[in-house]
Amino acid sequence: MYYENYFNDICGVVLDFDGFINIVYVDWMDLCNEMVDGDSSHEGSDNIDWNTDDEQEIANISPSSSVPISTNGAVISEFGESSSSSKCPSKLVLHFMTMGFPEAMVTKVIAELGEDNTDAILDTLLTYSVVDETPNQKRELNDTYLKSESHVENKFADLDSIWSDEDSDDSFEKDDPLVCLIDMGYSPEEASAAISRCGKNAPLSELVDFISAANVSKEYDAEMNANVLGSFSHLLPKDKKRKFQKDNFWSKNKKLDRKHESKSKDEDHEALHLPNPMVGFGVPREPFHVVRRTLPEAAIGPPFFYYENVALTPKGAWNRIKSFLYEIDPEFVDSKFFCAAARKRGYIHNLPLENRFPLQPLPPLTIFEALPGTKKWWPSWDKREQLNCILTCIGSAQLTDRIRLALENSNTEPSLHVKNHIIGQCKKWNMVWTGKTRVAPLEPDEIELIMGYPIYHTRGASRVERYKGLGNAFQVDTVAYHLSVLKNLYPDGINVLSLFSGIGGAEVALHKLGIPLNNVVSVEKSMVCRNILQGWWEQTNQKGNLVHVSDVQEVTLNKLNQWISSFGGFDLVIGGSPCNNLAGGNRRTRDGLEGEHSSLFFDYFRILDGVKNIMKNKS
DNA sequence: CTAATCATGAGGTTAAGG
DNA sequence: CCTTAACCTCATGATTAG
Repeated sequence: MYYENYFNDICGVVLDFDGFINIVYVDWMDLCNEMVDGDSSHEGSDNIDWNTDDEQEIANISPSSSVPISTNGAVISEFGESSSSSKCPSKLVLHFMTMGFPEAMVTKVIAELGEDNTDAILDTLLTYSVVDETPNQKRELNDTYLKSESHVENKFADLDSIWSDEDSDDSFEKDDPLVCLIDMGYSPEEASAAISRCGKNAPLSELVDFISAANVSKEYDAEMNANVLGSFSHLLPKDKKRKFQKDNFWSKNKKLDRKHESKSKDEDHEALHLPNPMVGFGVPREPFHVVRRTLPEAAIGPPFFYYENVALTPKGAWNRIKSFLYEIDPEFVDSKFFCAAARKRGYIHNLPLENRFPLQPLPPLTIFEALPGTKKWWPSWDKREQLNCILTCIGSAQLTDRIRLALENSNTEPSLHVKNHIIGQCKKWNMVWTGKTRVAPLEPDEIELIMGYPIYHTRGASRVERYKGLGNAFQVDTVAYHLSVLKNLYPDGINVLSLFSGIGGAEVALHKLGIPLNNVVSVEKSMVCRNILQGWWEQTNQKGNLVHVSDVQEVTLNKLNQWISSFGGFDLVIGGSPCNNLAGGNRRTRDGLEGEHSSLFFDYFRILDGVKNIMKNKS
């Protein structure tokens, strides 16, 4: 029914390709939304005081348009600049775009050759790609690598075949721009930011200009805030001070963003669109493969890095993140393809995409399979098959009680009004059926399993802390799928810098993949989470070293240098920075990337950039 | 229009320990 | 009876996307 294509990278590319098909997805959410077109409208029955917020009008219940099948299975990855044509690309164009070819190139080739001979189109595209490709894009991740055992002694030499090795010897010996700028007296943050904005190869003068401009802006803003802060900013608490400086340092861009927001018809970077279905570069169990992409030069390691955050941010946040993380397009994935709960997240990483494999056994995708005990009580009118996103808070026992009362009152089938309200509350609070008239939030143990952790992973922490830690955590199967490509690269184990570790999702994922953890530096503010990770580390008899760091500010260039020289470098820098100020559920302080917590993203970038530069100089 | 969304803080309650 | 810490409940909408 569906084709598979195989890329064998041999400096060029050879590919099997036969035919073109439409991939059909059934969106379970749409299925869920199908409504029984009840004849009984609302027999104004219940004397229940729902007492909660959404007292929505039930009057305008309209039968939802049930369109469960969408034939567009394409995920458009923006490689190269698209031709910014306002029209949607054709299916054929999309098809080739999903294989990683730029839209402009695909359109051009199809225009030249017509739509009929797909083989010829593909050949031509491949030819163009090979011609266009700079030498550093060749990858030799092939069987010879996987099978050879001798490469273990010289890990880094072999890994060079993954990375771009073309420029490792010229531009980063003595004249690392970061070092130069720091030598000139600029702070590492300023230097990193300037390099990020202007490019690694930008002339020093340009970098200095950028910093000067930023500082002018900063001073201007500081002046404007002088009435408030005056010269006392150094007396502010550390956090506030940091936030203040960051806000102003970046205020230029912020203002531009705001401006752009108000006048939405401008030219520049079109908003990153979320793929639908949200399958990133592919998920298991879906006949969908994107096996090739071109990483920007600056993105190429070592180390590998992996950054995560919520997909549904305020506008512009992911563009901003992307602009720091070397312009790599985020991979947006919904974990509903990995487990029984939705979790829409964006991942920016420089990992290879070839030969991913999922953790076994594949976790259940439906509520019934994941929580078999609920099936017995599940009413036919609750059409949910998967859970919503696991959050940090749960529904109250009072809500459970109110729902129980409502169901007990009506000894027959509840009214449509009651049904809809109950389903709405169940979706909102992610509750499941634990009795004929009883819904309840998930237990921490159940969440552990759904999120891919060993059961009782968070045991010992208080209930609230368990919910909080799990609600903030990676979905292990999702992350492990992306990280699986590391297994054959590091048969002797890896060194990991884990930022914002939380309950240790990255560590658990790597361990479940069977990748030995040699040295792990884990940065996590919460002592509860550090204890959970430490407990897991001991229970799983890890042989490596685990270093805890409580504050990301402690991770200085000096520290990084020490670690790197002590165990030879980090192979992976992984972390999801705080989402508090990006998350949709936040009513109070959804301030965007500059928010008090979410601005820690800049520390992720700072540290990643530091590691990259140190590693370059050492190699 | 429907729908989902790694949230936060105030204020009250519970439980343990002196 | 008091303190303290942990826990529980509720109220608090907007921003996205489709």
